[in-house]
Amino acid sequence: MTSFFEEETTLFADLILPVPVPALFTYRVPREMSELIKVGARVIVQFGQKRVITAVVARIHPNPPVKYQAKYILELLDDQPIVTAKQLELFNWVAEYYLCNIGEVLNVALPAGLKITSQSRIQLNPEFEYEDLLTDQERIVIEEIKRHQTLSYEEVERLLQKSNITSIIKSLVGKRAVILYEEVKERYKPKVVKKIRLTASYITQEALSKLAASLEKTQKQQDILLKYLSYIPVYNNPELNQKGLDKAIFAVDEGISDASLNTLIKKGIFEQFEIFVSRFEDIPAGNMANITLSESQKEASRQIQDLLAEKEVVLLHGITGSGKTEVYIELIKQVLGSGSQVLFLLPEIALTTQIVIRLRKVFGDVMGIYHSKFSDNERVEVWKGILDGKFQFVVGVRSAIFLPFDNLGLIIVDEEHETSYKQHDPAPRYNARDVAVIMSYMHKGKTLLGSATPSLESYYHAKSGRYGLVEMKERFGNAALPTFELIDTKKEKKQKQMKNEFSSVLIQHLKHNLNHKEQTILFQNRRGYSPYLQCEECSWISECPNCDVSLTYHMKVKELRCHYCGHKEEVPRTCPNCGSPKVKTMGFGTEKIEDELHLMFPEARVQRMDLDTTRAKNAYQQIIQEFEEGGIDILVGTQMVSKGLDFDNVSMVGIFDADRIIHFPEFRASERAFQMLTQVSGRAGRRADKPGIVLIQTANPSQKLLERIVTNDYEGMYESEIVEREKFSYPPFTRLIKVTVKHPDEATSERAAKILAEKLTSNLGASRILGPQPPLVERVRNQFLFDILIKLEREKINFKAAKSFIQEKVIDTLTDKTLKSIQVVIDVDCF
DNA sequence: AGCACGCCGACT
DNA sequence: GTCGGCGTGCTC
Repeated sequence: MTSFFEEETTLFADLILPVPVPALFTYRVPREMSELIKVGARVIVQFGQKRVITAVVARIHPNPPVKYQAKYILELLDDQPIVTAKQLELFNWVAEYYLCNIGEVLNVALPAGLKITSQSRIQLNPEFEYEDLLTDQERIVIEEIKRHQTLSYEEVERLLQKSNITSIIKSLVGKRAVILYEEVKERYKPKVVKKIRLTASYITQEALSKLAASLEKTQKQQDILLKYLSYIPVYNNPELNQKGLDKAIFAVDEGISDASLNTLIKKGIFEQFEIFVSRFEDIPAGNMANITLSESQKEASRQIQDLLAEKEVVLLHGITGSGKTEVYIELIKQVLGSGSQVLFLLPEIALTTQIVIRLRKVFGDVMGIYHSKFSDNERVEVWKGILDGKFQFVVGVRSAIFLPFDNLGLIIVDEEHETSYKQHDPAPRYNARDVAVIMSYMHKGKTLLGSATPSLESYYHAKSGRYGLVEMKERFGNAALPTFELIDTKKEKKQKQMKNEFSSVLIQHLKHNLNHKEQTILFQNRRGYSPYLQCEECSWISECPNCDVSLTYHMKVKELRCHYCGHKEEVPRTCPNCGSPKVKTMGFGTEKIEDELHLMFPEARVQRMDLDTTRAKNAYQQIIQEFEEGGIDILVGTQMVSKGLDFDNVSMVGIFDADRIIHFPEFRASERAFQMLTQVSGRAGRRADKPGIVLIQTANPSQKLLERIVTNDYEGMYESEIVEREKFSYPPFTRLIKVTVKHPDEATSERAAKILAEKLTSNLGASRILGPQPPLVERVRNQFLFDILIKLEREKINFKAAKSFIQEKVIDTLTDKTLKSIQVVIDVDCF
């Protein structure tokens, strides 16, 4: 027996793998790593036979697994945790609440730059000599390897113009012609700048004059030295010399060649060194600049602070233009001042705009920005910057909720009603607003939700006293609220006053605005030219071959496109069904509006802003900038125009097809319509001297909801909606879980859904289960969908138990041999 | 998710 | 008879 002290316990680590597997995986920690490994650090492991992936340590313990032999951890990537303990707790919570695997959470949490992927490469086996055994294709591959030393799988694919090369490679391995190996590469590359500075021994005045004299004969070099000294007066300021000059900038500005600088470096007069720089330095930074709050802002700020002392969450309901941002800034300053971190969440599209620039001016370098249009490297920089304390304050989108905070004092969720806080497609299907509340709680911090048109859920919680409620009912700087005009398109149509989609009233106002050099925003929540083509003879309609929707006509690119799966096809000249040439565009989208504006007002500068025109990284910002500088008269757009565009010169907003938004077949339609139309209207007339005008085209101007929008009666909308929600057991009175069954065969899909629904009903009761029914779009990407909606009352039901019951039944159904290869998606708190 | 293994159709 | 299609199951 060895004594306790001599015994070296073998350690094991439970790892989170960024892969959708349901459990943690236990690996063995090599001896030499056992002192260094920490919970939250990344390691590299082999997973399966080939794959090498990055995992995060969740637990370290001495218990060897009983049922299998653990593999060794291959490499330790971090000597300090890169994921904090609080994050691990949060990841667990998200996985449990949203019924997904923790690996899936890790996968969205970690920026790609912190993940490592292996790429299989092949190299020649040096002992290989039986070339005559090779097939022709194999010979081609071997010749190519001889030229390039190694090849990746993709390179072999390209070489042979084949998509499935595994068998060829396997055969080559079998013939001992090649060897496979894994090349692991770390993706994050910090940005490095080369700098130069005067070598330390020349810093005294005496040494310097000697040096200058010694360079008499080489005029150019003396010149360079003097130029350097003109930037950095070394003897007055030796610390400045320590920082040095950017080599490339110095060379360009002073017309010095790189070669001559290198000579001086070789001589030992200058020394070259490298620094890592942040990628965010191009946005102008200020320093806690002072802002002055108006009386109502001060009042709101005071109320929020009072309420936050007793409540976990406060809802700030401030009408558009009431100046919520200043209130936020005030609060952020205070929390930062107390030494805690702050996270400010914004919906995706609002983040590229002025608000970020404004915040940056106030908070400068302590503020990090986390956005989906930033590169991996930039995201890794924010992540690391938070870990080492550089960023105390982060402004970011949905996924910023997963950043490595360890001491959050406050999370602000601006525009909290926004649907983009909810992730739909890959798991975790989380809502960042709701996760924010939990995360604040874990950090013993607070959450501030802000909106001009709060979600019914949040307002309900505020009204019932669970959240604090603060209202701001005046526009900042006394800007007047816009005046509204409802235009009856039915009446105009009857009197033949409509010009395609434009009412005479709208045209009149457009003319006026153009003449007076005032800007207009037109809103149509549909992109493309027209949502479908139809044959006038036989009523044929353009449809997607993979999905159950019509194909949208895009005129600019002359294509029919599916907005669900991305399918594209050519526009038919004649009807594919009957051959008639009378194929017409039906309905209208932003592209058609733009087109008609060009025809009606050829001299007007029209710009379209929708998914199609803002795909490129800076396209969105460019359009906004151009609009701000007055280079655009009329901006036509989808939802995108409803956020963050606060410009003085917009005196009119026009809204098309309000009815389509109001009568969307969904229980949240009224709430959504109110929010959307109010937000768009808020873009009009942000000036004190001149109220803007909002024109709404509708076939039914007497609708109650429109009246509430016009009178800015959020309260009225809330009161009438909440009654409906209670009556039909919808949120906030229930929590909704949507289970979607998918299968390429419609009957199989339906049968599986019915079986699953039955199982659920047995325990939960028929009144809580809706469906199965096909969703609005029944078929997507060639899969037939069936939805089962489960309503769980907030008070009566143990949510956790109900969820695990649902999960259990889903797994039952998935493993049912008679229901082969169905897919099931569970969406907790679905929209 | 990725990857291997295994079982059925169309072809050198 | 093989190649290669993708359905099924596993990965510490």
